[in-house]
Amino acid sequence: MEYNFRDIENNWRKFWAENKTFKVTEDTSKPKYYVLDMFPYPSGAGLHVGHPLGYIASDIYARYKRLQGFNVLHPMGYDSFGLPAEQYAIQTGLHPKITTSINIDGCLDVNGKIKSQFVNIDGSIKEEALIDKSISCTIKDENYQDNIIKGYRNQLDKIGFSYDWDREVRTSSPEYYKWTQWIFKQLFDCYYDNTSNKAERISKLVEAFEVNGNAEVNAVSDCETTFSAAEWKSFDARKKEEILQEYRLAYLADSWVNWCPALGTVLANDEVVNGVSERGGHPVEQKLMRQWSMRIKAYAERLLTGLETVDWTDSIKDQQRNWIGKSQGCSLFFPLWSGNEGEDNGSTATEALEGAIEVFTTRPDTVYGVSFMVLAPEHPFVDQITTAEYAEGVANYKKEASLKSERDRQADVKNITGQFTGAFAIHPFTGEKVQIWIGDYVLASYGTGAVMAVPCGDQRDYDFAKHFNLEIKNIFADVDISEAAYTEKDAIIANSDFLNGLDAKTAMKKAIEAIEAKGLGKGKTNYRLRDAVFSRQRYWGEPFPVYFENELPKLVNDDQLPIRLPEVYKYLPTEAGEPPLARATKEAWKEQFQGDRMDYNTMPGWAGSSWYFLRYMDPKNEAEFVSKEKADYWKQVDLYIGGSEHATGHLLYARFWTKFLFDQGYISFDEPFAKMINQGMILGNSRFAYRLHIGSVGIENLKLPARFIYVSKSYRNEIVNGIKGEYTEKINQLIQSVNGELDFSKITYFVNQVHVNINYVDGETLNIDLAKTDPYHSEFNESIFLNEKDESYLCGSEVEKMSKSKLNVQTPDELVEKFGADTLRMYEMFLGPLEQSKPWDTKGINGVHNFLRKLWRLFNIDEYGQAHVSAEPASKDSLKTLHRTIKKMTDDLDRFSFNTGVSNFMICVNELTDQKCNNKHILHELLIMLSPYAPHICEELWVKLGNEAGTINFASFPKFDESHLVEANIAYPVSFNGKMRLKIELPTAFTPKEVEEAVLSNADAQKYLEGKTPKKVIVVPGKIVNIVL
RNA sequence: GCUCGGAUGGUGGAAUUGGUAGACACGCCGGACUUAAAAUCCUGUGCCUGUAUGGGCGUGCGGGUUCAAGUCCCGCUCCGAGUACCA
Repeated sequence: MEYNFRDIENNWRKFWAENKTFKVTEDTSKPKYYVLDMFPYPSGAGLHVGHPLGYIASDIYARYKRLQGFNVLHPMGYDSFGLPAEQYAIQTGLHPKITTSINIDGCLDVNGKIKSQFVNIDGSIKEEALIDKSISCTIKDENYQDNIIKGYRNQLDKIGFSYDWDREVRTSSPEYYKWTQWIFKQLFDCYYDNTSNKAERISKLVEAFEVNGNAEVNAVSDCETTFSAAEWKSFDARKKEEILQEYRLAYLADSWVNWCPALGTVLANDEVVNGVSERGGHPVEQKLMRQWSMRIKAYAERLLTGLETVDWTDSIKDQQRNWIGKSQGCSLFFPLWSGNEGEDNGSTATEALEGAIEVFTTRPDTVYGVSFMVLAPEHPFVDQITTAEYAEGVANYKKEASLKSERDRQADVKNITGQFTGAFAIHPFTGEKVQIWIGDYVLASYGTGAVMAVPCGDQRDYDFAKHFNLEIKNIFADVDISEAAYTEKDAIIANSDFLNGLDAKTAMKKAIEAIEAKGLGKGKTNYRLRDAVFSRQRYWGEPFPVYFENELPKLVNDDQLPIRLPEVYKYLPTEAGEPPLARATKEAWKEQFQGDRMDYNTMPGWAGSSWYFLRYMDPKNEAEFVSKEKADYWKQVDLYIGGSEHATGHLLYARFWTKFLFDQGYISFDEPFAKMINQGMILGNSRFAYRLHIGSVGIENLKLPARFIYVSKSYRNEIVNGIKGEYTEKINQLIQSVNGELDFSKITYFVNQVHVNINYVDGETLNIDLAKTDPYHSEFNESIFLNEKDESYLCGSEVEKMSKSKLNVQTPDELVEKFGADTLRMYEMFLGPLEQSKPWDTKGINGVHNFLRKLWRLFNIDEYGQAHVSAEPASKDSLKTLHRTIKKMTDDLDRFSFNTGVSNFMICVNELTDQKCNNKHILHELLIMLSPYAPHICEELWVKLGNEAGTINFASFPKFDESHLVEANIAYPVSFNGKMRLKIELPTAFTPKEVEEAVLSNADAQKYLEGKTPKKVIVVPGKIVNIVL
């Protein structure tokens, strides 16, 4: 009987679902293992072959761990709040709740217009969706020509993942976001205590204020004023809350935010890429707005040191380190010089630090190299220190700088600009006057917004000094700075009074000591990491569990959670520019409405994904976000697989929340993901057609034979290379046929490449099959195609990121249909190392499919479906093959080398086929090993061997027995001067000396010796013999 | 610019601690079966050279260490990812 993968896979999929084979509970008799995938955002485009890559790898590993006797938690869910569903809602009026559900659960597409009926995985109708029929909308999804939108769940199920679906979470379900809101409440109610070095309750802070004011409080805060206990008590509620907001871990503050007008919302720093929004590429500007923020800066140091305890790639760790951006140095005050130009006011450095300019430097050792100062144009001191003479210049410069967007400023790095203020500061050590400039290379938002310029040691200061002809002092011994600054830290300090003769490290220490002794500043650590803006002016996100009374934020009580997303008629901001939730009437909030108004913001996408791995442990708990008991059983995620693009977003925020929940004692670990692997991107193979464009000079009313003309590749090549050959001639003829005689010297041709759906193009010949193209694709309908000589239309191709817009998406569904899920699983693994990005190409898939058929044939299955295997003891050769495979499989799985795992199986089955092995014991063990990779076929064959259905998933992974690999003889490779020449069969038991003697006396080896005596003979027992002549 | 990866046949890739470079698969060449094609099976396949046993060359480039280098060290080239005036 042939291998009928369709029936086999359907049956087993059903079996697993009906028997809940992969349902898991907290079983203390077994060691636990937690394998997690980054959950997907369910977009309307569906899964493409890139998505399952990581899921397949993690599933193989989860199944492997089960066979090793672990109790494996392997869940899946959906990150289902987010922008695309909302934008779609804005366009169509369809509630994001409905589109989200459609994208996950699937539905029928009625008349290509409204998808109004949800369907179950088997295609039966589940329920009528609540769609307002008066809303006119059209949903078109080019990926599905038939009427069924499959949905993520159905697509995932087809691949045979061993998820415990009873634990599914959706971040947009009220049962889930209830706890996202609850965690927010805890953050609101905590501050970060630097002494205990953890988050503490606000009540503790208030107690401290009531006893001592804030002088004794050592906490992370934006509060710059000090107050006594008496003052605190005298403050009114508003004032008190304002101060507390400066301590809370979740707080409201006016902050400069990345405002994206096109999306009508603020974006986090990691959602802005090159000055435009990550989603949609819209421009982003800076705007001051009252926003919720998360005081992630409080955790900067722990986020940094925690990296040392996790097993992640260096690249991801580096990205996080750079993002946190720790730099150590000190602050230093430069007093202002208050005399008139040309005279010395005689004040000394330590006098009057009032109004002094504070700088932050990482190189206090170079303080004697300071020859001027530069302030950011936005620095608050600029206006007060600027002299009348320079007022106009400074005003102009400030205006220019403010008009430049962040992006322009970045693009303009090479242009050196600046302006002297006319003011001077006093060098705190030498007492010399130094000029104060403003320049936009100094950023207001980093450090203190002011720098002490040391041109000899900093390239930017150097360039600035050269450009404006400012003094450059060399404070390094034996270093040439005539061309560039010397930025290494290995020079000896000179011309620097008490620092002379010291190396940089010692000098830094001494300089900071001196600065602190004189009261001019102190040692300080700065972080680049900024607090994270936590509110979005969107509809489709978690509402805040917050209401306002007299514009004071108040938390709603726990028993009122979740605050449900109210219904609105329109998903756009209000005319007054308020978020969409401002459209919700009091009635829409139902009984949840409190105070003067509810908070109109919603939480950002990363809120729900910052803790979802905890919810999987206890997904149905209505009393807690996760019970302590279950969290203590499952603990950290042991293996996390996902893309590296979340390095500075999700992965940082999830670590932050985990540390916070740890501080508050809810969980007993403070890093969420013990080990992480980042799967590479799967690239698509795009196809292009070449659209001809015609330009002409002085020819009026040039007629075209069709709306568009598409030329084949040969035509394109002539046009692009500027050749006027036979193809150009053909185009000329075509144009002439509709225009009559023309002066072709006045006509120019050029081509534009246009993405063509890869399904229209033959993968091998790259010929377009026009019969396959969408008949409603008006562009092709109204076009003329100029073909090759053989009448085919030859496309261009290019490897680029797989995406719907590039029309190069391959869905797993078509491959599962054609080859089966087991083939797809093994093929995706066979493509190459998991971490590497690779182009998608189905050329090799036959090889993997053939492997499974070859495996099937080993079982001699007759027409009645009976396997015919031998129960006799296995042959020595077969045992050797089996145990070599066990060894390699264990090694490869332990180092996550899934691609070599597949080839191990191929070698094994090839050898067993050559041996004509149909031994039951061997096949039994092989099936267990293979079942993580190809679960369906292994289940089927497992039963055919007489085992109970489903038990293969919890069988024992075969144990390696080295004795089967021991051979009496070994073929020693013999090399001469490192060049391998021949192999000599020798007993394994030979000592190196015996090997040497045997080799030297061997007749074949003597041929290469040419009668000479070898200078040296190296014998590596069991490995190689090398003879040096 | 800085940081982190990477470069191996016609293609995807293998070689885990320095020890037979090219496993496995695709593709291709030849053969079997077939009226024929598809499918399947068998053989060969790094390059150059030779009828052949064989010989020479070979892991981006140039050096080095070593009995032995794809692997280690030094200096480059190119490609990818991240980041970017962070004082």
